Amino acid sequence: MTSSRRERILEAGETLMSQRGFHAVSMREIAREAGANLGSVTYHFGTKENLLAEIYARHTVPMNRRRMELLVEAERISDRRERLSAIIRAFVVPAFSASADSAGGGARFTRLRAILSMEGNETAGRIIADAFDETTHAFVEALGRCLPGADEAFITWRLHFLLGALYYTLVGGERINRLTAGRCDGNDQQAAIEQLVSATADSLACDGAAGNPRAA
Amino acid sequence: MTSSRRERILEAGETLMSQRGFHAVSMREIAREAGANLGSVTYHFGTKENLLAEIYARHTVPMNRRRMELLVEAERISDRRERLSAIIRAFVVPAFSASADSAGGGARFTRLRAILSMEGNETAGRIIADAFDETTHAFVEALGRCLPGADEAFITWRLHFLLGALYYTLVGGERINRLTAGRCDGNDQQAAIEQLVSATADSLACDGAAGNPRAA
DNA sequence: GGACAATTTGTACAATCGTACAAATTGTCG
DNA sequence: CGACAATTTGTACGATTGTACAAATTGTCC
Repeated sequence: MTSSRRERILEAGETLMSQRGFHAVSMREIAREAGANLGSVTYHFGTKENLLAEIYARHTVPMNRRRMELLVEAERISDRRERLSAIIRAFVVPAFSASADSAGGGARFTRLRAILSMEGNETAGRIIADAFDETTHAFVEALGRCLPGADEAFITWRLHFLLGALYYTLVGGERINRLTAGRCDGNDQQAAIEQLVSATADSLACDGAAGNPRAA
Repeated sequence: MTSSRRERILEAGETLMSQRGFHAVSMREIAREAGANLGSVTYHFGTKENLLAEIYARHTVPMNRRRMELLVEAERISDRRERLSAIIRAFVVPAFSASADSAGGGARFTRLRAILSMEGNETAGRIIADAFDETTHAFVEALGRCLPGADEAFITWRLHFLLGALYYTLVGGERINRLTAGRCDGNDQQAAIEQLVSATADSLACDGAAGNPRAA
């Protein structure tokens, strides 16, 4: 195995940073979690920023590819309402999918993106803008073909809200448990996906909408 | 003036932490930003955690009061669709209102809540759960009276998404500018409020909704 | 097996962290 | 003014941080 140590360090860094952010996790903690020596971490990655960059690098490409695959599939659906939901699902599912399936997405990486975008991490911000903006545009256009008459700004805002809701759900799932007194599981990813998809589909498709230009 | 120094330290801490989170900001940085000595910070607040707790403390009560005031006003509206929007607005507006108007809410404090909830900060989490869950429940119930037939879980999920979208918009407004190539200003708070309110109202009220139990 | 590269280990460094505290200063009240 | 409390200042402490590097170990190819 080519450097399983290196892989374990990447995973440890991803796990810890996705839970507590960039600054709250130390290199020594990452090393310990990975069962490696501190020196090995700097040997493989040089700096902490660099480690973060490599964590991002191995996820962005597979995750965007998965998204685009699902988007292409979704666009083949003729019924507009069904297609709308499928497109949104194509956006959401890769962000949740179990971390087991290769490095393509996964809830852990999405949680990392959430935290670092909130912390205003520069390294992460640069990578994300480069890697995801293009894909996001493809989704805006696909949604536009589903919703004739809706302008780009309207769709972009709602897709932006979807990402925010997705981030928050992934990070603060226990809040749902608390608020519903346990009648609802915020950490049930399947349920979260369904709720996110249906809520976004409704917000985009509702005809009597106040914010929907088609109603004007 | 009773200890304007103390006040300036609170403000400096709030400003810096709302931009970069808890761990990325040092006590010395806060002191410098406030034009105070490091010793003064520990004199007034003891520990860093304590400073954070006091930042929260002076905001939660006025902000919740403002929310409840606006909620009571909103509930007087008879037209259901109008009332729905007004209730959502009562939830959103205090989170955005300029930091100038006393300590009641303000975008800066909301951004702080966003970052710390993502970082999983314990101090913040405890305070937030204590201070906001009750108010959130009041909103869920008010929305329930607007939407007969919709169950509590449905409403709670969508209100949860609203909070996530709100957080993300407050933190990453420039993303909207980037994605719309400047045709839309993500930092225009008035526009953001309108978009948040209309999107949430649509997601809650849409009758043909896939996730809406009333459609079943 | 021996030579050379890749990797791991252990340790050290300067910098910065949160906190503590004595001394100096400022404010307050009789 | 004088006494006492409140606040500010300056400095020091031990701990932890990210990074660097020489020595030891492991792997690889001839």
